[in-house]
Amino acid sequence: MVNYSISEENYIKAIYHLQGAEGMVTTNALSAELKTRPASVTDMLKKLKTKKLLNYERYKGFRLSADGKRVALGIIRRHRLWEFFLSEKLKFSWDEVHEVAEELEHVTSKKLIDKLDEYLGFPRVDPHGDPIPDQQGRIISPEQLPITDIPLNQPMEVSHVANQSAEMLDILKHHHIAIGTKLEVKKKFNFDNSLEIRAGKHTPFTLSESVARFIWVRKTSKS
Amino acid sequence: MVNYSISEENYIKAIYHLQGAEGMVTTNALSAELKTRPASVTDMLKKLKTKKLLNYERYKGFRLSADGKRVALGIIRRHRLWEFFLSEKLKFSWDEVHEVAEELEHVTSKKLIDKLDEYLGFPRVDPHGDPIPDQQGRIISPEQLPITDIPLNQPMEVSHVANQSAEMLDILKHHHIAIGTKLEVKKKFNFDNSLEIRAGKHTPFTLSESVARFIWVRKTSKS
DNA sequence: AAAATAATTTAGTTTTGTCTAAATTATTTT
DNA sequence: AAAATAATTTAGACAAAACTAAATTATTTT
Repeated sequence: MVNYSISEENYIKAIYHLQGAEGMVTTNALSAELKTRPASVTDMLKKLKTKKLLNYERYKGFRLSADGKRVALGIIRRHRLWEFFLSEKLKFSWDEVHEVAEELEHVTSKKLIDKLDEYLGFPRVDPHGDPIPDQQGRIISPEQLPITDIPLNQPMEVSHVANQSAEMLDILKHHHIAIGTKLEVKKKFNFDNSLEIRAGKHTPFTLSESVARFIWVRKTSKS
Repeated sequence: MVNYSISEENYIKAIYHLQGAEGMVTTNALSAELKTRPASVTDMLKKLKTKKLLNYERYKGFRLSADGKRVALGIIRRHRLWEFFLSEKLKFSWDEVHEVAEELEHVTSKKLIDKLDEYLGFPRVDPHGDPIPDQQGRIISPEQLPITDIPLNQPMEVSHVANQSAEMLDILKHHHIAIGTKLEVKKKFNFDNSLEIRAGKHTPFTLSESVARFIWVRKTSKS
């Protein structure tokens, strides 16, 4: 098991997040994501290519190799386990965990991470609802979709929020929405695609499409 | 609150450990401690001097300034809290905690450390019996001394072991000695300064001076 | 107190990861 | 399909933290 520098790890993680199921990642996109100049990105791409973590041809874009993906999932596992720890055990609020986990994720002792996993009870998802890869890098992700895309009056639960800004957190707190909150969409307004939501026993409220599209749900286990 | 690089932190911590109550630290001693060439050490000393963490004049030796000590105590606080966490919560064995804590100590979020401290119940000493500085960098260290230096038949408890090698751990396990173990020195053999020890209700046993001098005790709170 | 030895510093390189400016390749517009 | 624009890479430089070899200062021996 080779070790990678903090910088290399940050590149690998960023590439993983940028590349979807298919399609190439571009130098400029990665440059923007990392807030690093494109020229510097090119240098690191060459390095990661020689380490066989990347399929890369100049001027053509790139994607992680199988090895690269494996490394990325290891980093993401560490990140999300620490987020869970910070939230669950140290009572950090939702929007504070990411920044600290960015540092903790680079401590690479495998034993540390596996013992932490055990201590936390092998959690499946982090505080944002993102799945935590297991030792083998496997991700179990239940089918989920944004509330803009679900049928009316179907009992769902919030599984994931795809925007972790303080502003979003503020809105969610105001409406008592958190991971696991049970809710139904009562009405869709075609004028602006806003939604009327009923969450738990609270008074129904309206969400704009620009907010709603970040809130993902899955079928509720027990309604 | 300024931040320091991992390298700078490692230098500061090493200097803190080398400098006693008084006397100068030498370039060569620090070079040996850090396994870094003396020339490299000189470079860093100049840097730490300009940052006012060090009282240093070339060819004369050096000590931490008041600021330097404050920084050192912060690093040691982080290190020992993580050691406590690894041992107490993740069930790492005594001799495994140091290496992992060496990495975790460089994560500098103050909020993380203070919340961790609270979560752990504000422990006073780490798994080796070394005191943990509080938020203000204060150390409460009860008077303790090696068992080679205590009177006979005085009930004491193990407070600290000044050697964390696997070999030492082996000996201690064999005799059922751990931090907190109650013991008395029953006899001193002047021939080789070996000691006869009775620990708890076990059969008394003999320790050589070379082992005994690493085992530190304090007066037992409730005998 | 001079010579020998040891400790420390200086000078000049190296590696990693970043940068700017210029050159090259790809894409879009007219 | 040129020309213009955008994206990407190359070339050269820099800062941090390490190194080796040589020079300097301090200490110990004789």
